[in-house]
Amino acid sequence: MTLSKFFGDYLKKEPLFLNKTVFQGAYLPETIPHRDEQINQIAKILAPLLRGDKPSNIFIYGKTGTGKTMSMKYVVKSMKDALKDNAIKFIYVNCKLKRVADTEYRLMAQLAREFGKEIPSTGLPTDEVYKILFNAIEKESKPLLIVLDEIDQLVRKTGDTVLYNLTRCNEELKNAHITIVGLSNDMVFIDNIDPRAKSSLSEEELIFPPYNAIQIQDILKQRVKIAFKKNTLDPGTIEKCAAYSAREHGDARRALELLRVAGELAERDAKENITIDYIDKAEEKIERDRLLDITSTQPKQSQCILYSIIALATNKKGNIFTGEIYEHYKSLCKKTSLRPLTQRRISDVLAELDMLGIINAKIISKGRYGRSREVSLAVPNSSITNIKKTLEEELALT
DNA sequence: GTCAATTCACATGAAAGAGACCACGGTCTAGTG
DNA sequence: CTAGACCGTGGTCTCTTTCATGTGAATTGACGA
Repeated sequence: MTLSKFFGDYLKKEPLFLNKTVFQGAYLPETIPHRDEQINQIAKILAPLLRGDKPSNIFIYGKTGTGKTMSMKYVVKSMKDALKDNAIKFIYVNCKLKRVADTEYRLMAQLAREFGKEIPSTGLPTDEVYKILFNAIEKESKPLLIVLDEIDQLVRKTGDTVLYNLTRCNEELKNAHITIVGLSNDMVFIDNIDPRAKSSLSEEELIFPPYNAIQIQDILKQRVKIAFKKNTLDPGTIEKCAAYSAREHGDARRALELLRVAGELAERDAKENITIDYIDKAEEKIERDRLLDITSTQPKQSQCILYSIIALATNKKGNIFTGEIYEHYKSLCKKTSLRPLTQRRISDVLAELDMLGIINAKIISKGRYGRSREVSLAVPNSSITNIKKTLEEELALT
């Protein structure tokens, strides 16, 4: 088959997707199923804003994919619609985004940019940015609603002074006020912050429970209607998709991604519809891509450590401990002319790899024989060789 | 046999340093009229 | 005279080192039955 014929066939073939945008994170559906109660609560709390009064700050907790962001955006959009004149300034910031808002400075800079100020990515003192932001807010003299998504990430990295400063800002503003809505995945984090910031931030608290399988099905059905042609999905696919995600922790985002990838795979195979086994294939592909992506974007040192773990795990049965990894890593460094890091650092890197889900690390005490991390690979056997290969390329090993 | 003390091999925390990046202000240089 | 090049200073940010302190159970050893 010639290439031109292939492309010709490709064009002739009808795509499975009618509208792919419904799978994107920014997509905001008409209605948000199973979140009426939460949305109403948020709306009630924030309603005073419409009259220019200062509502309570809100702290919203819920695991990933429970619709926090979406519900919040929905409320904001509705408020905007009701208002018509831009009497309120809304700002949405995702604190997890690397190099955007994951430090105090960057958050302030990002907020100031929303007011049209040019803030360099570095070089300015933080309190200078504070002043710029403060003046900008004062000059706009509008109520300000800031939604801080993944606020736990920010606080974990930079401490709670950010929140404290932001809330304290309110006391000094004359012509405006700031309302903060914090979205968090982590419930315990709120207990570890400065009590003053805490009481100020969590004047109102909301919890988004995980979706159950039935609810995820509803969400999927709603999107599928728009996304695919009729009868593209075999019976049972939605159910399976929902079941997979509900098994985790009711992550709707994951369910949608699963469905999208399944669709893409089926389309690539020139299939007329999406069968159940494409869900499995999609799950596999997502996981494989995720692992490969993580491993190839890690810093050299982490890669080197991961390579050591893989080498040890394939050579030797049983569990691996920090000390062994460090020894192997040091010898590997000699080969690659990498400057070996201290064991202290290795300890942290192992914890990071654990967080990323590439390895399982458990701290165990071997009694008289010390205390250590017990490490094993969290990667399916089928992917190990693949990962190993990419690591060898990255590290320029033979 | 029992029980507290000891001990190992790290984990975990805090603080501080190195090096990259950048803004700002002042000084120097070269081009212009 | 002025625009741009070129410093020095001071700031953030990431990754790392240094120093200090914490930790949980196997082992040890004293003790009494």
